[in-house]
Parts: sequence; C-alpha cells; structure tokens
Amino acid sequence: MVDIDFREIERRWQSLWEKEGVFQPEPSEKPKFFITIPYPYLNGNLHAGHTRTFTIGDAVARYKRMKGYNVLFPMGFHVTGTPIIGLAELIQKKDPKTIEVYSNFHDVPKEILLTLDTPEKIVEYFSKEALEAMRNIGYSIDWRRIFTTTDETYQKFIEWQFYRLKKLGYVVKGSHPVRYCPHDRNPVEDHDLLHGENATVIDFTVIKFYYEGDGEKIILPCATLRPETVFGVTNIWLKPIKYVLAKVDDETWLISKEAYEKLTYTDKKVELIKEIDAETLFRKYAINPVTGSKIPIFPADFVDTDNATGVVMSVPAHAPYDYVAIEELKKSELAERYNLKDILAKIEPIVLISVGEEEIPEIPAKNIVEEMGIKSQNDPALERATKILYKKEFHKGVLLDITGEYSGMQVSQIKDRLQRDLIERGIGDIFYEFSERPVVCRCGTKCVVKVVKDQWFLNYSNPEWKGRVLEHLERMRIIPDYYKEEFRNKIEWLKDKACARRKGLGTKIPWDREWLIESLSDSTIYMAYYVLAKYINEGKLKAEHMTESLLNYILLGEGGIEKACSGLDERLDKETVKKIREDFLYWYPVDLRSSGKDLVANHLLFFLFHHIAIFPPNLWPRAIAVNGYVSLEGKKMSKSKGPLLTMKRAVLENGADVTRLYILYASEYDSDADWRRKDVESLSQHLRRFYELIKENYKDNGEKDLEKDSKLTLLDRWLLSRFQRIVKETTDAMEGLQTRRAVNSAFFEMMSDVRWYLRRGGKKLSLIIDDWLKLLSPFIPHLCEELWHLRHDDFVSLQKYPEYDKTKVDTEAEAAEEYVKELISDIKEILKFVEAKKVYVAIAEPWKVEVLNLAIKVGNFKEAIKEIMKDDRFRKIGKEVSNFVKKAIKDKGDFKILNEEKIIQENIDFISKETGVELELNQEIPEERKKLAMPGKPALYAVS
RNA sequence: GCGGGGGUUGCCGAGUCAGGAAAAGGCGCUAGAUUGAGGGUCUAGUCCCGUAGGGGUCCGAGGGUUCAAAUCCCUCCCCCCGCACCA
Repeated sequence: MVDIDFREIERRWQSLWEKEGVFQPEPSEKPKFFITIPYPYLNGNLHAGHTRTFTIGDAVARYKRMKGYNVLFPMGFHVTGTPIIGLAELIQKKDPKTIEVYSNFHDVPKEILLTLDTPEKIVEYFSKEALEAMRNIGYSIDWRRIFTTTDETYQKFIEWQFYRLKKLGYVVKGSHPVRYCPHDRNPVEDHDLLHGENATVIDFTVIKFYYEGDGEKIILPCATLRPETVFGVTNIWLKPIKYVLAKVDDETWLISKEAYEKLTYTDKKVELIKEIDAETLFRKYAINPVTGSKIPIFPADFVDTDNATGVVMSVPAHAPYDYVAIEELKKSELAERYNLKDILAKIEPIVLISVGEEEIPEIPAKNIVEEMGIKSQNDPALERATKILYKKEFHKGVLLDITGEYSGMQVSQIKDRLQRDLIERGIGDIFYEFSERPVVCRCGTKCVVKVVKDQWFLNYSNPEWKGRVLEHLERMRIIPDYYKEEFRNKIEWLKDKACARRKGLGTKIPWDREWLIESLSDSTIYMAYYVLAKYINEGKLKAEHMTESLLNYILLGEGGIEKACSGLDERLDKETVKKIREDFLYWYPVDLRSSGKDLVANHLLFFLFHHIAIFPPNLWPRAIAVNGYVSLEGKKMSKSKGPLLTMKRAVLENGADVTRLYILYASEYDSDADWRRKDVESLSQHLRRFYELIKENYKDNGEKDLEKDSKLTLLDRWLLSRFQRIVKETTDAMEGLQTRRAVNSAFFEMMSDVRWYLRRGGKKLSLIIDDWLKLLSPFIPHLCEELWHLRHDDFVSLQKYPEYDKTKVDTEAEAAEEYVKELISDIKEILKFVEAKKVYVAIAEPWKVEVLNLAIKVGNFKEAIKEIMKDDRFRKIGKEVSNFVKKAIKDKGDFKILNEEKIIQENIDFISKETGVELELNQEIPEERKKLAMPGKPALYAVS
C-alpha cells in the first residue's frame, strides 16, 4: 500500500481553515450552539487525557456546525494557583525527578527546560506548546478568543465577579483547618508530603471535664470521636508523664505537651503556664460536665499524648481499651503506688447503647475483649476490637434512656448534634487532628493542623443557593444521564469552600488584597469572558475600560449604556459596547460543557453555583457531559511522575486523524480509554485503506452514477439502504455524545458493508461517497477534506450533515442480500462435513409461508408466537420459528415475503463462486431435509 | 462506611431501559488466497461436540417468575471512582 503522509495532508487543511477563518463564528440568524471544554492548566504539556476531552468536544462542535448551528468553540489557558509556582521552584533547584519527568514525558528539551525557572516563562512556554498541539490536531476552535487567566483584563472580570458574589451575600468570612508545615509556614499539598498523603483532618469532640486546683477551675479537655459515650464515663485517663497547664482563651486547660504545641496553630489564644506531673492528679476527682457525676483520674499507658489533647475519658462499657486498662490496673502495682484499689473496686461500666440483640444488657466491650482473649492494653488486637465494636454500634446502635434527651437516637445520627449542643453550652470544643500520623512535609518537618482565621468562603452550604442549583439541575441535560444523580448528591454534600489563598498566581480579592482568589473559584463563569476576549484581543476593549458599570451592562444588562460608558475613553465607543452586549446575549447560555469526570465534584459544581448566583435563569447552563480518563498501555498517566503521552507526540507519530479516531473510538462516556500503541498502528492501517478505497472509487465515476435511480440494481439499493441506517445510527449516537458508537457505525460498519458491496460486484460506490465523507468529517476532518476536494471546491467541514432519509431504506433489498449471505453460510456449513459438487436447493412449503403471513398480520411478536406455538409442528422447531417470525415482525408492515427463487437465480453465479459448488433449483430433495426449510431458509441437499 | 458506576467470549467492549437466534465492532490468534520472501491486502475460522445447515454450554455466584431471562425479582460475592479546599 502506498505510504500516505498524513501530516502533510493535515497541515494543508489546517492552514486553509485558518486562512479562510472557517471556524470564526459571528452572531447570525442561525441558531447558536456554544460548547466549552474546561481550559487546560499549564503546568505541563497537553496529554492524552486532554486529547480525549478536547477531541470529543471538537467532534461535537463539528457535528453541530454541520447540523446547521452557528457553533462557538473557544479555548483559553488556566495558570492560576500554586502548581506552576511549585514547578518553577523545582526547576530552579534542578530537582532531578522533575527534570527527568519533564524532559522524558513532557518532551521539553532539557536546555529549554532549565530556562523555565519563573512562573511567567513556564506559562509562556507551555501556552505556546499547547496552542501548537491543538492546531496540529485540527480542533475547530475560534482562536480569536484565546486568553490566559493572569491577563489583566481577565483579572478585572474576576474582580467584578467577586464583588458581585459578595454583594449577593455568597462570600462570607470564617475559619477552617488545613494541613500546615510549621517550618515552611505554608499549607501543604499532597505532592509536598514525605509521609501521610492519605491522612485526612478529623475533628475530635472535646468535652470539658474539670476539677478545682489551686483555687481555680482547671479544664480536662477529653477528646473523643464518640461524644455520645460521655454518658458512660467512669474515669479519666492520663499517661503518667509530664503534662502542661495552659491558658486557652479564657480558660485553663491541662493538656499534653504535644497538644499545647498543636493548639498554637489554631484560632485559639494559648499561653503556657507551667508543666505539671500527671502523677499528682491520680486519685483526684473531676466533674463530668454533662452528667455532673464525680469521676476519678487514673494512669494509663495506652494514652497517646500525641493524639488530640492527650486527655482521655474512659468508657469501659463501650471502649475495649478502657475496659482492658481498668482490669489491668486493678492488678497492677500502679494501683498500689497511687493507692487506687478502693476506688477501682467501685468502677462499674455504664452501658448506654443497645444494638438490639441482647435480652439482658451486657457489656459490649467486655464481651468482645473476652471473645478475642485480650489481656493487656498493649495488645495490638485492641485496635481491631475497637473497630469492630464501633462499626457495629455506629450502624445499629440506639441510645438508651441514660442519655436523657438523646434517648432513642441512632448512634449514626448523634455526633454532629451532640457536638453542636456541647459547644453551645460552653462545655464542648473541637480539636482537629490527622487521621493517621505522622504527616511529614518534604522538608522533614512534622505537619500540624492549622486553623486559618478570617478566611473568605464561598457560602455553598447556603440552602437557598443550593436549592436553586438543585432545581436547575433537574432542567439540565446531563450526559451520561446517571450522572444527574451523582450531581444531585454532590450538590447536597457541598460545604462552604475557602476561596482565598496566600500563595499562587491569580487575582487578588479586590476588597481584601492580602488574599488571592483560589484557582477553582476563578474559573466558574469565564465562558462569558470568551465573548469579551474577542474584543480584547482586537485591542478594542482594554483593562481600564472594564469598570463595574461596564461589566454590569454587558453581562447583566444593568444600568444602561450611558452609565456603562461614562468616563471611558472614546476608543471604546457606545456602538462597540452595545455590540458586545448583543454578542453576549446571542452566545449565552453555555449549551454544553464537556469535561473529564474528575471535575464533577469540584469545578462543574462551582460552574453551576456561580452561574445560578450571578446570571438570570435564561442564561444558566443547558447541559454537562463527562468523559473518562485515558491510560497508557493499561498504566495510569501522571503529570508529575509519568508515564505520559503528550498530544503533540501522539499527533506527530500517528497523525491527527488517527489520533482523533482512536481516542473517539477507544471508549464511551465515563469509562476509561486505554492508549495502546499496537491498536493505534492498526487503526492507522484502517485509515490508509479507507483513503485508498475512496480515491479509487470516487474520482472518475462522475455524476452519471447518480443520474437515474431506475438504473440502480438491487445491490445498489442495498448499499443506499444500509447507508441510511448508518446515518441514523451515527446521528443518534452523536446526539448522545457517544463517539465510540458513532465511529463504530460511520467508519467500521460502513467499511464492512462497502467491502461486501464491492465483493458482490457493486460498481457505484460513489453513490454514497459524498455523504460518507460528510458523515466522517467530524471525526477525521483532514482526510475527509482532502478526499472531498477530489470532486468539490468548498469545505466538507461546512457541508450539511447527512440526514436520515427513510425513503431510501429498502427492506426488500436488505432482505434479499441477507438471504444470499445466509444461503452461502449454510452451504459452507454443510460443505464442512460433506464433500459435494452440487447442492440442490428447494424453498419452503407454501403452508409455512402462510403461517408467517398470519404472524405478520397479528403484528405483535408476543401474540403471534403464542398462537404459533400452539401448533405441535412448530413447537418442535420452536427456535427456528421464533427466529424467522421475529425477523418478519421487526420490520412490521415493511417485511416482504421474498421471491426466493428469483433471488437464487439472479445470484446463482455469485453463490457458486463463493461456495465452490454448483447450485440446482427445483430438484427432488429427501423429506428429512425438506422439513428443515423455512421461509427465508431453503432446504439444501448436497450431492457429489 | 456513604454515594455513583461496573462484573458478557483470549483482550477491549455492544446487548440490559421496552425478556424472544448471546456475543455487533475493534484487537489478538489460526488457516487459505495474493505477493519472489517478509510486510501489506483480501477471505474464512476463533466456548465445546458434530462426516448436513445441527446439538450442548454460557453472560460474577445462588435462587425465583416465564413457553422463553445476560435482560425482570430476591439473596450474596467481587472490582473501579469520589468523599474536597487541590488543579
């Protein structure tokens, strides 16, 4: 096969599209379609994951364009946030791992890479690369609207957005816990960690037990994950080592040294008073602030002073640790030393939860400890025992009467309520702690939980806001549809989000310039900015023009044009401003936002929330689609570790159309695709074959092929009919964004039909080639453009997409062709077993045809088959009967009883050729063969 | 744990909503044709059995409904993703 230079073809068409401005839409009479893909974050090159999301978007854009829509498909670059800064620092440091990954996987030449030591240079380099990659793959993007999120004009836009949100009451102040490195004095992200990537921040409930000491109330802040067990506390545990007394806000707390250290990072005011030996407290009593009961303080080794406050309340009925520790203490010399024996003897576990199993209340912790044979508080099995018991009680447990007002509540429901109640009553607090430790920063320092004070939040938990988002979701189209449920859940789950940062690239909060707007919060309504971007890039709209009143007018229609333009220089005339406003109203809302599924729980939610907050309902997004990831030879890709396949490399090595077709065909919806080199190469062969095939059959067979339909043979009609079915299948698939299904039918299935057509001696393939090229153009636009120009001068990319034409569906032709195929296959099957030179063929007896006719008349498969199955003759061959009846009914009235004799006679040579035997009609055939015949399935008899 | 998705032939995956020949299509593999060889291309086969177009098995496991179940109902097992303040 001739080697085809895909890249050469592709470059030709790309530059022509560019030159002719083919994909630069302006408002018109046509209905519009505004499709957006999240702009890429530029801390590396575009990779196979982007390739998938963007190519789906481009295929849809091209499809919609050919369907008659005025399509806007824009793109920008996202650079806000910290990773680019982090990358610049790593490059500065010449971090070996980074250098390796970026030169090997991101394909950045080493000498260039080393120069990228500032965020600005990184942005400049990767945006240039990204632009080139997207052009090389042939996306139909309107490049006049490109921008970067650090542009001054963009920042103006973001400032406007945040003023707006603040005005609406959706930006509020609060504080929240973050993972923090005391050495670097910065919050730490996952990739900055040496240990503990999986650690999450959990909130312990602190319950303020207390005692009188030195004439002062001293708080023993017991930390627990199960506040409800406060009703079953029998004593307090301290490790027999040094603790500290500290002033915490207005109170005096006794806590471990570690806890004191941690508290200094919270929003509390803490001050060390003195060290205090825990030993001095044993045998003293504390008050349970909830129940008022007096309880003793005991020593315990299992207490981890590095976990929360280091002060532990003991609930021996429900906590295996506590139960074992008490039993052990009773026998320990410590009891002697601190003279605790008498008090210990009086300790009785207090049961407060029922799991509804036992008749007589038992002590759950005692049971499980004894079952597992645990004797010591240092036994590692205690951890397991605790988990098992906790799980059981959490899911099945109900609080007993002893818990007073909480009696009867589910354990699973109690935590938040109790925590809130305790805090309200001034006897509770929250202590943040990591779920697993240690958590260590790259610099080697142990991380802490820091509570960031006076932080700005987006108030997503606001029920009114949430309610409107949920309501709108119901009106939206979500693809695939089961993601609607996912969105619903995520919207419900969404809490307030901190939207301000100390570090990173981006826009400052306009009213509080200490803070930067967090990077997911600045990319929620920027699709509107694409409208402005065209004017900005033309030099007409400048940052200094972008006042609040101007943007109010353009984006919200508020304030009138006079107000919008007052004080602006004359280069921004009213006409232009009016035009921008009209553009905005023409293009908005976003008709489809298509994205990777990783953005569901964050960006796509914010996208909805912000649109609903800021714009009127007619400008809210119409649809969201999500797609899955791409792996490489089965391995997960990673930007920062590799492996990675860049878009640029994929196109360079395989060509744009091969890359596009592969990625579109690799998988559907949210399921993940796998990039396999071997498969890609084999697909490349398919495309070469396709190209050759069209070239051979397209060019010379001029218009005369299409002249008279009367000249069409049954086979030609079959081809046209099959093509119509494929048009329908492809169109249906594209309407649902099912590119895999679309490619499967438009390319692979059509190829196989075409092959059959040619093998059968078909001569007029050009009957369908025009439309076939159009059909394939959204997927492989360059090849289609190249081939289209063999006979046309305009762009196939701008043609009208083929419409399903039912009148060309020819069930008779299809049935006849199917008949021939099956006959050949039957004969071949027989020839596997019998050596023969001739095959006698006899069509089914007339009475069988009658039954079939009857079934068609009934029209309903279920009914018909019920009738027919009453007949013993058919019951015996039920499968066969149901088979052909089904086939008949499927086509309803269209089904034709075939003139089988005629079909066989007309195709007798072809069948002989295919099977290698001679066929004879109307010969006598033995009865046992004859009875196998059905309408559509003649009896066969092989003779040598 | 909660929420969402899933388990089909050597692999990737259709088919499940609306029960009616399971396995479309792609990849891989085998054979034949073509080609000086290789490659490429075309054709056929690819769960098991079968010297007549057939029979059997089968859709994570086990039950049930039905003339008929991958599909509907019940029970159970397993896998993937998210659970955030990060792009």
